[in-house]
Amino acid sequence: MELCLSLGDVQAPAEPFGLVSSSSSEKPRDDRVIMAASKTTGFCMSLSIGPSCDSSTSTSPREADQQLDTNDHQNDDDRSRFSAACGSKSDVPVQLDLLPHTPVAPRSSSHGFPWPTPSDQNGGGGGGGGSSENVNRVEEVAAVSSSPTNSGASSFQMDIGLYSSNYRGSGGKRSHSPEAEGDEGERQSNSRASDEDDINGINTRKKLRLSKEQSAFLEESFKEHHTLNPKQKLALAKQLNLRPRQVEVWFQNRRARTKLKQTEVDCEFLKRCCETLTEENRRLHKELQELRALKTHHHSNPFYTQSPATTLTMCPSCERIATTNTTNTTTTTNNNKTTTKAQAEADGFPRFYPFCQPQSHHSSAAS
DNA sequence: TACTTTCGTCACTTTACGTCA
DNA sequence: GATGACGTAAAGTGACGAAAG
Repeated sequence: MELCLSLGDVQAPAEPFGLVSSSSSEKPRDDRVIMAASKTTGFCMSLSIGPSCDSSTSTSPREADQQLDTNDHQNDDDRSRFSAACGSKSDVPVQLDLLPHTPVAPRSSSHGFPWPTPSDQNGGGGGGGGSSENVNRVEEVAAVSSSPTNSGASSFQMDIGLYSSNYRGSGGKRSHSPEAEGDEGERQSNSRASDEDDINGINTRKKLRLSKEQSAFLEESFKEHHTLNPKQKLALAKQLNLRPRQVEVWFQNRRARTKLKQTEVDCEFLKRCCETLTEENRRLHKELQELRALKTHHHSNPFYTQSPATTLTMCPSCERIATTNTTNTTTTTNNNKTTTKAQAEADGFPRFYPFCQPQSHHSSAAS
């Protein structure tokens, strides 16, 4: 979708007011909004919401897996292989910027991710997860073991208050997910994740609330990657003592929340744009009325020298107002270019606005 | 090349839990 | 303290597209 609005006395072919949203097949991870105000008295802005640059740098899960396979020469553990596959990436999400345009600096991760983060690579990392506070009713505290060979992973030692006392696991089934089977193998250490939900023949679905630590860790990893490849998912799940399916669902819901917030921001922004344009439109209409009144006044003046009949014409695209006579061969004043109606029609413009440059906004408006 | 299967993601929905009046 | 309304997070479900065979 592309929305182009141009209003006012724009001298140069300004950046169109363009809203370019991605199709469903191109899911933007970061949206950008750039608004530029025209230097002229008119109103011109550009809004661009579209796929961001990081799509080219992100690696699909399959690609990552392929990378892993090719790198898997040694008998390394999953984590080191995982790091090898993901280490060079740095697709830090770019947040939406509204006016004033302030670039968002990439965050450095203070958590030790299962994969190297930019900050980790710079000698950062370590740090997080010291608190053992649990928001849930703690029945079982699992000290997450991590690989001693991975400083990043071992830096996040977390006591996880896992489950409410009456938790009996998820009763849901997932038919098509690869994790549906894989989860079974992952549930070994997750007592709460066992399928004990069928108690007395009643299939209850008790909901697990993630602890603050788990949520914070997932949040930090979400800042690094909005999507996870299977290795990342497994590593995260292992680290947080969750099922991979839970990690997957969390990221899924997190992406949905991000999108929802982004939509709200976009909506608010467009609302303000609409208000501004409405106000500008009102102003121009008033100006037009004044011009018409002036013209009427001249006609009623006995000393007014009769000239060929003139009409006020306003281009619906750029809303320029021009006084033209009724003959076909009207000259324009733009760039010393003479445009005729026939020529304009030949260019494919539905209407002839001699004071406008067809190449600028008319072509985009026609599309 | 057309078809099927597998897999990941999304949109939408349901459900359980926490909070508050 | 019990209760219902409400918001939110976790999870279920079906559809879709991409990739591989």
